[in-house]
Parts: sequence; structure tokens; C-alpha cells
Amino acid sequence: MYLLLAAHPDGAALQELTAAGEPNMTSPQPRLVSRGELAAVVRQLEQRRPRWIWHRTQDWYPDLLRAGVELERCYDLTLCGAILAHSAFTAHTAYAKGAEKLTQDDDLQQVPRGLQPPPPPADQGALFEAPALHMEPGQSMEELRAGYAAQQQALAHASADANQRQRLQLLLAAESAGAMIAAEMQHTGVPWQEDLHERILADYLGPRPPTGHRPAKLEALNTELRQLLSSPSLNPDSPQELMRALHRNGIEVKTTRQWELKESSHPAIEPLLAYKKLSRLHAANGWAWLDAWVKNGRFQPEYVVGGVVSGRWASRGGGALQIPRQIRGAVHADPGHKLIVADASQLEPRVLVALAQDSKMAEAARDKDLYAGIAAQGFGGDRAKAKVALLGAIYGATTGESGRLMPQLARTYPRAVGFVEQAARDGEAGKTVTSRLGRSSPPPSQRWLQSQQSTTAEEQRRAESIARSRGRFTRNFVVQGSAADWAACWLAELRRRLRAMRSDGAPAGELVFFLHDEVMVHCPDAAVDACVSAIEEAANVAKELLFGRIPVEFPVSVAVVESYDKAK
DNA sequence: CTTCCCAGCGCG
DNA sequence: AAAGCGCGCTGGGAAG
Repeated sequence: MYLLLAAHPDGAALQELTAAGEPNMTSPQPRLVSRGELAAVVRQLEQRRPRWIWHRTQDWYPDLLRAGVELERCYDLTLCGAILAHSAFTAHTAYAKGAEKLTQDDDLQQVPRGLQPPPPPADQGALFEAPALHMEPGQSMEELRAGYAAQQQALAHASADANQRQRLQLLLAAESAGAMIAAEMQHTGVPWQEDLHERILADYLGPRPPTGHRPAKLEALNTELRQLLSSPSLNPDSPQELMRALHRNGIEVKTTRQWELKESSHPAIEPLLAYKKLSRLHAANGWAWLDAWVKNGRFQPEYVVGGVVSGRWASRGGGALQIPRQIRGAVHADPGHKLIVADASQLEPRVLVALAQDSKMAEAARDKDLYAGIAAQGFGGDRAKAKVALLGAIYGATTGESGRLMPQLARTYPRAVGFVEQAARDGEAGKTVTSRLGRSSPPPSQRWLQSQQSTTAEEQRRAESIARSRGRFTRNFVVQGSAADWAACWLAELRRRLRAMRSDGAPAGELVFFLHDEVMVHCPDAAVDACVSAIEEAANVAKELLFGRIPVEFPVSVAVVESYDKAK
């Protein structure tokens, strides 16, 4: 059952659709629901286990969650439309061509929101008067229905390869599930103990200073720096001032980055590095951050699904995806609960093995420690070397140790290295590349296209540099994007299992955090074992959904802890 | 005064 | 050891 939920001046309108997006003939009339009764109506209809179709999950789901209504599944027209508009699997369809035309017409750099559907037929019935249809462009019931139908059409006509069609369908389902999970995790929040956070801050920085003032330990370091650098009014937070002061003291650095400062043995360097470290903590995750982002023992950031072209999530507010190790002790389970922190070990290299079907590297990937396996096969047991070489292949390193190790890696693993090299060459040539489940990289930028017109030798060099830069991006995209595909499936499958535990009446955990290849579940003590199993089984399900039954392991490392700093 | 970009650093 | 991918946030500082 498919239920389309659309905005309406009086609240919301609901319409039952067929799988293809046609009005369901047994109940063709849209149903109008007021704002006030929406949650109750949705809760009632959820018993029929529909797939909810809506413009954006963010428009509807947070309010429903606040009203205590959780849903099983949805179809996010905006997120799915963005995937279908760019996917190589649907590039030949009318949907993708329409989206391409839209971007050209509007001169948008952004991903199109979706294909503009044809105007609705005139006889829509009394419920939808003309003004109501156009209150928000592209979001009336009929426009959304037509948009959904067009997307289903594109999906049905995607790639002649049935496997690719199936993968794309899986990606749309996983992306929509991700949107729901993001809203649910924001609603739940990460368990965060303010008092523990304050204790950490006091240990590092001293007592809380008045707003706008430096804490005691920073002030002391500043005083020391001003003396050591003979600069009585120095503000070390200003890179320009700092650079001048360093030069006056014979410290010839080109930047004020910490690794470059470490080269110098001047006595001011040690307190300077200490200052930078603490200053960062104070500015980014200090008392002001705590006041702004943690309420009632929960940190509730907004996740932006589809915020990264590769399919990774971004976030907004509070720097949710950059919680520094220093303060992870403040992330603490409630009494009688545990945090389960699980991350996929060496996910991107393993994804590369599976993508390239490199059987030699697959042997190395059979072990828990892939880098050790690689080291044993081709790097004389030197794990650090093997790791640098492999990551360099995925990122496109050309210089340094990583660049020098590339030929050695290519000799041992021609298939794996060849796979990323091909992606790089495609990118350099202006082609797009595609993740395992069908998310494609953006087309070349205007800048890239213009650079191809170059004539002079100087312009040529510039153009080659831009092309190589794009090659590094597409090289990384196939791996990072496919890893994001895997993570989305892992997350969706884990959510499904946690929901099943709960509906069985068993104690169950809640997803509270997700970071690229890592999940955190907050659960009652009694549910720990079941949750750990769910996490591990979901990882295997994700692997098989992407790649079938292949001899490559995707192990997850699981830590059951009271607080986040105890994981890893 | 506001708005924007950069340098630097946090995370994967 | 410090280069190669993807992000967000901060304070400083220049531009409007």
C-alpha cells in the first residue's frame, strides 16, 4: 500500500496510490486531514503498513515523532529524485533528461529537486481548488503524484541489467530509510552528561570563565608565549600576528599548522602547540557549545541525508560528525543502559576488494586485519607501509611515501589498483563514475569544461592539473560512495531488526548516532546481546545486498561501554 | 555595521 | 610522516 501525503492549506491531503503511482481506483478520492488530527490519522493508517510517500521526510516526520508516531517505511521524493536524476543507470530515461534540462534552464549548480511534472488535469474535484494546488510550487498532491509516477517509470526503465535495476531500487529504499533514521536519531539525541563534560573542560582549561574571556590555562599559556616570543600584545588566535611573531624570533615557517611547527625546536613551540590544542577545545566544544547544543542530557544534531555527493551524510549545527576524542567521555549511557559502539573495520579497502573482485586482495581481506594481510603478501610484513600504500591508491596520492609505494601495490594487486585507476581516468576525461548501488558522481563543473578550451602552454598545464584533481575525486568517489551504499544498507537493516525486537515486546536499543562507518546504539542492559547480534548480522546482510555471496569479510568491531571514550 | 572567505583543525 | 578523498565550525580579517 502506498500513501501519498501532501501539504494543503487546511493541513494535509492523503491519497492512496498504486505501486506505479496511479490513483488507486478503489479509493481514488484524496482525503483531507487537518493539522490537528494528522498524527492520529497517520497512526491509524500505519497499521496497514503503507509506504508513505512525501516530498521531504524532514517536512513531516519530525512533527509526527514529537506526537509519538513512528513509521515503518517511506519514499522521500526529493532524495530519490536527486539520485535518479544523475544515476548512470537511468541516464537514458526521460526523467534524467528532464532533470538535466531543468538544471541548464535554471543554471543551477545544485542537484535538481526532481522533475517538474505536467500541470494537473482540470477535473481534480472540489477538494482541490486551483489556488490550493499552487501554494507551494511542485508540492501539490497532483504534482507529487506525477513526480512519484515519473520516478517509478525511470526506475522501471533503468539499465537493461536487472541486477542494476534492483540495486538502484535498493539504494532508493535505503536512502529513504536513512532519512527516517536521521529524523529519529535527531529526535532521540545522543545521551550526553553535562556534568561530565564540564569536568573534562575544567581539567583541561580551568574553571569556567565569563563569556568572551580566556579560561585560566589558556591565559597562562598566552602569557608564557608573549614572553618567549617577546611579543607583549600577541593574540595567538590570529595566524597573521602569530606568523610575524614567529618570524621575528627566527622561526621560519610558511604556515602555522601544527605539523610544520613541530619541525622547530624553539622553546615557544611546545606551549604554542598546547595553546592551539586547548584553544580549539574551548572554541569548538567548550562551555558555549554545551549551552547551545545539549539540553536535558541529550545532544540533538540535525543530520543532512544526501548532504555529500558520495552519499555520506552531512550534519548541521553542533559539529555532530566531529565530536573530538577529548570530550567523548561526556557521551554516557543512562543508568541501567549501555552504549554499543560498532564500526566497520577498514571499510573502504574492503569495499575496493569487492568492487574490483581482486581475489588476491580478497585473501588478505579474509583476516580481521586487512592491512596485516596486505603487508604479508607484498610489503615484507610492514603493516604501516601496506596501509599507507592502500589508502594512497584510494585517495590518489602521487608524491611522498604513499606515491612511491604505488608501483609495488599495482604489481601485487593489478585488479584493485586498475579499478581505481580506471575511475581516475574516467574523471580526467570528464565522464561520471557510479557507486555499486547506482549513485553517480556529478558531471564536470563549468570550470572543468572551460579549462578544456585552453590554448596556451600555461593554460594547458592548468587544465591538466584541474583534470587530475577531478580524477582524484572520481577515483575516491567509487570507493567512498560504495562504502556509503554499504553503510546505508547496514543502518536500514539494523533499524529493521531493532524495530522487530521492540514489536516483539523484547527490550530493545535505539540508534542514537551514525558516523560514516560507525553506529551507536543506546540500550537497556538486558538488550545488549541481542543488539550486538543485530549489528553483526546487519553488516553481513548489507554485504550480500551489495555484492552477493563473495569471499570477502566485512567485520565490525563492537564495544559495549558506559561511555564513548571507552570504545576503541 | 554585515557578509564572505581563509586558515586551521576536528572527524571519517 | 604530513601527501592524496569527503565534510563542519571557529575566529580573524578583508570587502562591501
